[in-house]
Amino acid sequence: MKTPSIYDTLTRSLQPLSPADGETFRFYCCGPTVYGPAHVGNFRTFIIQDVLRRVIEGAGIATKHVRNITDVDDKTIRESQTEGKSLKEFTTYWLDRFHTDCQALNLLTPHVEPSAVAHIPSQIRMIEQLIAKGHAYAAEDGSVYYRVSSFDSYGKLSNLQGREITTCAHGHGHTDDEYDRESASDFALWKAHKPEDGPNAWPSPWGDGRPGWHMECSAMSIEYLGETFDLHGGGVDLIFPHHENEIAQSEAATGKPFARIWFHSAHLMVEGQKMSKSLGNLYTLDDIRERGYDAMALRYVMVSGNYRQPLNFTWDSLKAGQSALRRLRQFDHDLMRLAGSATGDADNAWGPFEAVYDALAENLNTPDALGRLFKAVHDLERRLHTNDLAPEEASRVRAQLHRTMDLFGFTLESEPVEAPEEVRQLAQQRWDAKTARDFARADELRAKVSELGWTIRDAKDGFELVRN
RNA sequence: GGCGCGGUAGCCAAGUGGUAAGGCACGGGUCUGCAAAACCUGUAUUCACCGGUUCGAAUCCGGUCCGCGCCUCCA
Repeated sequence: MKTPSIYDTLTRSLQPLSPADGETFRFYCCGPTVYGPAHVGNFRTFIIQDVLRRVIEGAGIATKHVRNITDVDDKTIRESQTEGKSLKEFTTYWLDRFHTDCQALNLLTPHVEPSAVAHIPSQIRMIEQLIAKGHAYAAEDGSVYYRVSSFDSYGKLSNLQGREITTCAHGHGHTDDEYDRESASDFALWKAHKPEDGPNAWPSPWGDGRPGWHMECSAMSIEYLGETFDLHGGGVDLIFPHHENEIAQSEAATGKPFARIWFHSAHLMVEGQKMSKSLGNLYTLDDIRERGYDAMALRYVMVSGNYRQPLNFTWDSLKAGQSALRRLRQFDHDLMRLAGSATGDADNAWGPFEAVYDALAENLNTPDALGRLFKAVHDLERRLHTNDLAPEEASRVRAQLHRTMDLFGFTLESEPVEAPEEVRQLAQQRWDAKTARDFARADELRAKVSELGWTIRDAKDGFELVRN
């Protein structure tokens, strides 16, 4: 089986996804800030990371997947106070909501999901190491900053030279605490307590305060994966400054290389525009369900484009995804019927879907993989309909199909979408008219249901409702 | 200005030197009270534009036009 590979932002080349320790592929993904519902853009990143993990595991490699929860930062602190809730109460609510969404999207649960606020002591220890080695300094107000000039290779990930960073740092509202910095490009490791933080402060050797944003990922990834691990991922926007800063902090503290491979996924656009609150296009999973689509359709959309290119999310693309998925479900259903009680060899091969795995293994080429999947499905459908497929083979192919679906994270059971009561009543009336052979009345009712956005599908002994 | 990603059928999208995958949508057919679903089948002489290299280019080289992202806390 082909060894999977991935494009590495640091070396700008394809790198094999093989574990450095020869056993477990250890990787870290920057997780959500739990201050509101995650939107489709966040999910693009998490779904792509999920497929990456599934491909590595599909290659027979064990993984250790760590994804943090950012539950202490400017936004969580501000919003919790606005709502008059404790930070804990506030972030717990949104974390639960995030987990519910992840489940609906069939995202594998990370092996460790560390909370930033629960790891403040290890962050403090790391800051102390950096100060001791001359890479950080405490300012008069009790904040601690990283001394960027002390780390020679700063900028190696984002391709920025130190000079450009400082000269480009203009037009962004400088806050008061920046006057305490030796250099404008130095960033905060520890932020001294401010009145607007309310009760959210933790003791440290430099006084009460809270960790800077970048610190949690360095401290927690090293704690759970070791000083050097296999891969670190996130959205492209995190390349600079977040991941650049993580490298600077971690490598300065340990003296060892941090992550071996850097994996970044491109952003999601919505209807051709950047997502933003002001445009009102920060869609959530609930928005998608309200429009009658299930979570799997969103997953399909996310893998229909290459992860390194911006993907344009549209309602049309969601509809297309839902239809494509329906076809796969139908194929699975047909195989099941043909297989009956027959059992084929449940070997661990990909069978007719080997090419699908190969496409995914080569830099996670999901669109190519989908093309190969449907090509194989089409061939098998033809054989199935010309009685050229024995039940034993159908059974075996079905098992192989399911293994292949697992690579994408697709579940073939559709999430039922309940039609409104009014629609269901009309549909029932049409069924009654039909069985009474009053076809004029039946057609009239079908048209009404259609106007309300639903299509009636008749089966032998009943009907079902699907979105138009 | 710097760094990065792109411009392939109505829409989405693969293909990085050998003569355009695949999905959705659409047309035709089988089936069906109708319809839907399902299956079969058809649909780009052409890959933003202009030159060049080559027996051969969507793919390589030079130039032009256009879109998008990042450049200090946004996945």
